[in-house]
Amino acid sequence: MPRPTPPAKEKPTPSPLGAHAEGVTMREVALRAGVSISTVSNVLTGKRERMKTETFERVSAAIAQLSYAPNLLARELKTGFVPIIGLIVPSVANPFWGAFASCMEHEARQRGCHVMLCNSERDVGRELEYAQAMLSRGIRGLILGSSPLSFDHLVGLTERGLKIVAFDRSAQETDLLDMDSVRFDNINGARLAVNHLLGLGHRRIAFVSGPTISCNRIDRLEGFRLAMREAGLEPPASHVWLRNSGSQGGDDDGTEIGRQAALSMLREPDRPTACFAINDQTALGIYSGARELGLHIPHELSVMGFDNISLCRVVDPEVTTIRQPLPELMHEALNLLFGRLDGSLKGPARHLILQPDLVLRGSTAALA
Amino acid sequence: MPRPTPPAKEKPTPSPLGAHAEGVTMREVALRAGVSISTVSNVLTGKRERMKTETFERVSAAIAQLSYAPNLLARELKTGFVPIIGLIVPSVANPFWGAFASCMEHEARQRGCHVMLCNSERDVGRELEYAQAMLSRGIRGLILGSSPLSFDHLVGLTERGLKIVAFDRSAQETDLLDMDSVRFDNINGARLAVNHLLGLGHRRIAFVSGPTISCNRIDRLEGFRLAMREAGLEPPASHVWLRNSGSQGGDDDGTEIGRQAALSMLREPDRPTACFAINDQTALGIYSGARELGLHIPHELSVMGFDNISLCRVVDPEVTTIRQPLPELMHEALNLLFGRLDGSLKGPARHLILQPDLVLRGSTAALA
DNA sequence: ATGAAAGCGCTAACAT
DNA sequence: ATGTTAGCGCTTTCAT
Repeated sequence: MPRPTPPAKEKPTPSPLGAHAEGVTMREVALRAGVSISTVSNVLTGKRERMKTETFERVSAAIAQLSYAPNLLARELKTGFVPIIGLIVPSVANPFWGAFASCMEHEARQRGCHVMLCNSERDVGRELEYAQAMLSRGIRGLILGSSPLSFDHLVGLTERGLKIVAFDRSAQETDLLDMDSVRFDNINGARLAVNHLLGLGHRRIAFVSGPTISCNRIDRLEGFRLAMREAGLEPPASHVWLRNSGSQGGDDDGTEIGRQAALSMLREPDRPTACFAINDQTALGIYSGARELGLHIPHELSVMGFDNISLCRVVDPEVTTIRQPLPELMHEALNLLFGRLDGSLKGPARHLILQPDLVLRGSTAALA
Repeated sequence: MPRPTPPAKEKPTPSPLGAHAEGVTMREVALRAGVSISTVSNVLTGKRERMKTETFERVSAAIAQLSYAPNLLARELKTGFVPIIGLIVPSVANPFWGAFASCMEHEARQRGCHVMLCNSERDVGRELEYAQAMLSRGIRGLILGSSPLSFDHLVGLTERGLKIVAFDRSAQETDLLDMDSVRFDNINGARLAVNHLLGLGHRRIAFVSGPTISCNRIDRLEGFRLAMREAGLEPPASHVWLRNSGSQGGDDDGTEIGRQAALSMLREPDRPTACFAINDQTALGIYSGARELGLHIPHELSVMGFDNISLCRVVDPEVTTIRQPLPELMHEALNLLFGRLDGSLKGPARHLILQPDLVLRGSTAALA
């Protein structure tokens, strides 16, 4: 990216009527108001009790006339305080993470700070690169949405003072890092889903996911297995789909996985009568595959999603799914983060777990 | 947001083995390597030809041992160069803007800079607030995705040196600001859509949109009107839907608008035989409404979307739509922006227009 | 009530 | 080849 054009040799003449303002500094404001630079600073930082009203107004007027805005880089360098929190998600192109980021931004605004949002594309290198860039710019709080399997690469950053709250990931014993986390109870969410299907009479229930590269996937799989086992069922390996779609490029939003799984599983003689998809997009992929095979949802195949993205209500039939209360989660996440940042929260890492709930819609039906 | 905990009184003892590194500075690296601070700087900025290899390696070692990372705030304050471009979109919760942001980030990475992403929620105040914060942090390039009807609120910022490339909006004569822009040819895109429907024999074609609050909406409406007129048709007011869904909250992604429009228009005796929706989400809303009324798509109603979001391929029938080549657009947008930033592009504002194309799928059919 | 001065961590002349 | 120095624009004691 281009460097800025070298500054003009001669000092720019003070603009005629304060019209433009490229690089107006406190000095110029002070000059114009006939006060010292520190008085201007006091106005800026709201310490107006330290001066008489007349002065305050003179300075304010000068600020307005010059349309002066403080250089945040300088201020933040000086104070060490940067009112921004970082947020790293796998990809905002994915509607779930889009909603996630939106909620986060909303909650952060309530607390007077901005959000710096980055996509990791599930690449640890990029995650590290972004986190590093943030910390080096004085950002001290980071929400990590991407939940990689290990946090080891982030150790250096926490040692340099970065506070991290992870989403969807509690530390394991093997972790070098024990960081705060918030998440939904994925095991229980999966259980909710499977129990719903069991309650409808289904026995041949398939689990459809890409590779279990993240903790939530592992947990959802475990919840699936647990619930099945509790019902005395042991799903055959062919009913547990953990494959990548094999599609080229990173464009894979889960839909293709679901489609492939459906096309493969649903042709078998002992085909599942219900599918529990790792997320809503995958569920929609199953819709697509089932349609191609001429199977009617929900009468010939029940489908459950996970996440409750807004798409669920758009398709026919609407997708029965598991809802995760995002705004509450964000609230808790920022409570943790701010607690660490202001030192009010001490001690070992906290791990908050919020309960998801079942959203009953049209994609599941009792077994004929 | 909390301020940082006040720094410890006593100067922190140089850490035992370079283990931690909270606030390691160039001074400490220099000390450890037994060189001056500017030699360290030279290492950092890649001027290794200015020193002998031995020195370079000693400094590098010290950097590694202390896990030193430069303070970007300080560097950027000093140099005035911030390798970040800003991006403001209405809402990343909307899949189109999610994809938009993703493409942007990809293109920016190619050019060695990061993206700072913000949601304006179509609120001029927030847009201004974010743009201001960016400029005050030294960010000098901004891509504006939100295309508000006027840019007047941004005049102050461009005067302070911010370069802006707008998406989906060329300046009007009444604008105070004539900024570079890139966009898709929405008029032509709409024409493509309508001509496709006309070619299938449709005559009663409806236009379905929320209020025409943005330029792309206005253009798509105009394209619709033009194409109809060219075919000698004058759509009745009842076939031009420009209403809000009236749903509470900002959660409105267009789907509800389409649904309401369908429920209302498709009950009339002279109901449209085809709908051209302002975007894909609205098209999906029409799906939902049509389904509720028992109308089959495409045999009883043809539906056209706009944008070609990934959802189009998930629903049944897949949505015929207008594709906009996002990666190309991003490439052009950054060409313009960087041209302005490095001064290689001078003169009046450029307005690039890329042509969209028709993506034929299953939601449109010949009139019976 | 106001101003002078030090310095945040860095880069870039300008010495040596 | 390396070091010294002067700021970038701001906040913050500390004087006055």
